[in-house]
Amino acid sequence: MSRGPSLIITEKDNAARRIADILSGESAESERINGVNVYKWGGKRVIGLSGHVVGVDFPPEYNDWRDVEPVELIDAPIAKHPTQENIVSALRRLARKAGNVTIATDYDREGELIGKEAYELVREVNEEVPVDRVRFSSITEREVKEAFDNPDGIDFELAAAGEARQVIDLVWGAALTRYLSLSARQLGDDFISVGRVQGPTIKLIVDREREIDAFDPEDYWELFADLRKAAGADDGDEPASFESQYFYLDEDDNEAERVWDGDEAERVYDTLKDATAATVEDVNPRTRTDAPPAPFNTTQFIRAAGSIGYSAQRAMSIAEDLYTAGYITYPRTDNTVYPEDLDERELLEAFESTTFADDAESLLEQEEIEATEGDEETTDHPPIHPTGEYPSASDLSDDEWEVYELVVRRFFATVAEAAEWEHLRVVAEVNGLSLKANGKRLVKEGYHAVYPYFNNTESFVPDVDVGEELDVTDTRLEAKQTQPPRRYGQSRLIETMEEMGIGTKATRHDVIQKLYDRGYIESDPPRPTRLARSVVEAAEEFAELVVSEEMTAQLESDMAAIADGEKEFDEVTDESRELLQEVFDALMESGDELGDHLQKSLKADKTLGPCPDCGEDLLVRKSRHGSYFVGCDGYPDCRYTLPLPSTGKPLILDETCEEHDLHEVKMLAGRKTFTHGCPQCKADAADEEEDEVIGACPECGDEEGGNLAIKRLRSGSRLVGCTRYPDCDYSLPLPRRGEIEVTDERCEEHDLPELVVHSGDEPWELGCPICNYREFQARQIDASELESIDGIGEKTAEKLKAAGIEDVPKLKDTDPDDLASSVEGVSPDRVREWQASAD
DNA sequence: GCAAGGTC
Repeated sequence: MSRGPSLIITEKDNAARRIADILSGESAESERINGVNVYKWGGKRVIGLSGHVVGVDFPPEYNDWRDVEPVELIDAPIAKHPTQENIVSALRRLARKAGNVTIATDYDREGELIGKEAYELVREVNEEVPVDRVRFSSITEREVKEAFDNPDGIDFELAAAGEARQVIDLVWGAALTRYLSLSARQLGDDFISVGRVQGPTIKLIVDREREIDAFDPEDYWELFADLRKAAGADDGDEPASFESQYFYLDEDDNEAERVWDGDEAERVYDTLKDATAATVEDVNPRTRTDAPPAPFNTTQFIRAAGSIGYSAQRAMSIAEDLYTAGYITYPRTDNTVYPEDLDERELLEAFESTTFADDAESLLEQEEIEATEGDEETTDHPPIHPTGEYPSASDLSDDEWEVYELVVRRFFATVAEAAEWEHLRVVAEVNGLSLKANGKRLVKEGYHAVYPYFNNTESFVPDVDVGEELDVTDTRLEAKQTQPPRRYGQSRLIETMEEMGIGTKATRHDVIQKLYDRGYIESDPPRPTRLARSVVEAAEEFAELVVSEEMTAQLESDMAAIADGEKEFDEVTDESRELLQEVFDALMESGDELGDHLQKSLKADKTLGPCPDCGEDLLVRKSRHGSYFVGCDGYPDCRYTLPLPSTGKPLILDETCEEHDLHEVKMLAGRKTFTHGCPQCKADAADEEEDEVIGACPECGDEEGGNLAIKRLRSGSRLVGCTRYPDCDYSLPLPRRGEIEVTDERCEEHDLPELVVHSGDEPWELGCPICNYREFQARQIDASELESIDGIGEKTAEKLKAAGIEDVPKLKDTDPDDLASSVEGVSPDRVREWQASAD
């Protein structure tokens, strides 16, 4: 019997392509089966999956939430079904003809499970074919070849550990989510979810908020004195003056700066204030080595990107794009140790002819190039680093470039030398009181030279000698209050989740996004809604485990036991089901209380305050068109409404309007976020504001005599509109904020006054509102896609993009002759036509 | 319409 071709299965397309290149010596060709890439050469085929291509779920008869009691899900059957049909059928087609199959999924637990899933799909269509498994830590020639020379078998126990996790997550998550949603009558889009990872994450945020609520600020005082080297002792360029702070020894003999008693603070201040001289008592210089940071894992990458202004979600999305384009390595990794195969010197050399040339060369001049290492070393992917494939600046958007540069510079930092700081601590005495100053100076820049993202501000303290007399030039007494703990920011939250062992490198940022989508958190840094508090309270009462990190810890140890053959899959999942059954026994005994509480919280999250017409609650509601407005809970008996701005998602603030007793509203819209304030005040103000006529309406001025006026709408927005509205709906946008001044200058073309906006410090000229709107539209076109230009269709746009012309501004900046010569079927004249229509 | 884990 003749053997069929060898089939290699990887976890993703990218890995398939690289492995094919390595094993074929770059001779592999790609073809598409069912829209899936397959790489082939000789008698070999490589196909990449897309992670899990099958998923676990209950049978369809369990789909209706109202038909099935949630408790029934605990013992409901669970089956796997394909979730990526095209990949599954491509795999089946290849597997039928295969003479042998090699599983080459990622070298971790989930990879083992994905491999086993592929194995089962293969077995469905081919009972005979031998299947083996290869494991490698990074896709390099040496590792891959070595792995394929020494194939192993699938570790079915490790895969079973992963399956136990799938089952437990599904059963707990689905049963409890449905129970909460049904009890609060929240079906459809607004269901109430809980799960093994969401639960503890919400609790983390809620617990912090509880601490903040319970916080009782305390008054304290701090005292400062400016000291100066005595006249004439000025040395060179350095200032001779520096700030020092009062301190004393507390009961435990520790240095303390905070004075808790107001009278005491006054006494110290009086003594300091009258003093003219201080005597240096102690001078303590110290050198500190500041080691370069470890290589990037996902969490630390997100944190660094966060410090330059990217949300976790955005940072990961950009990293994903950079990875797919081949510029950086796989962005989902826990690993903080570069693999042995990585030749740091070679990678540095790849940057010698780039923007980073100076930094790369200075690093290459070091005698030894040795990378830092973090604590975590894993077998699936290397830490995030640049691949050495260099993008030209025009290949990347500004944001992508900024993130790419961060990854490059982090790699540089990990092979750079340590920095050195010189600390200088000076203690001086004034009339029996102690003052101290801590100076620090960066004496050796080290890795900071190539990695400018860390704060390295110096604080200056001059050289002084013990016994030296210093002038006291100024003294200050500052009244302060202790601050509540700070809310978790997104990156801090992800770091804490990592410490707690919940979620994975690939899911933590998604979980946070999910909490926003489900109405558990709002704003940034995230704060919990009432709903989140109620869900945590309910869980604490009935299902402690689902909001506790213990659930994951227990699961991890059970999974380890399954993987080691100490426990069976059934044993672990059965135990978990029993535990969940106990939770349900208690839940069902508690009656309607839980649902009522959840419903109250849901309403409280939307409540603004009393309706002026009927006294019921005014609520933020969503119209059928998706816009937000304020409506009365007494509807349909009471039809009172107020409009809200059309941009953004409303966030109800703690502050209330004194006049109307309504909460103020903030509109969340990314960079365009603004505070709207009390919607009643806004509406009243608009009603009172007189429209200001500025000229004839270009639409109906001649025929009907309509005029253009500056108007304020009840939603708070402002526009130039026709006085004949609604018969004529001609309008031009105006900024929401600031005073608008109507000047005497008039636009000749449109016979309208030039407008000036006064907001903030600098007034700015808006000009003629029609001209302003035209310019705005032109900018919109600039930023839009190529297809928006007449004469450019989908195919032409694709060709242009392949030639590096991605958007309209780039098209406008290109020389027509150059472009025509590099794109087939395009003449210089055609390019000029496009450019003209883009203007 | 559930979870969490892969990947895009």
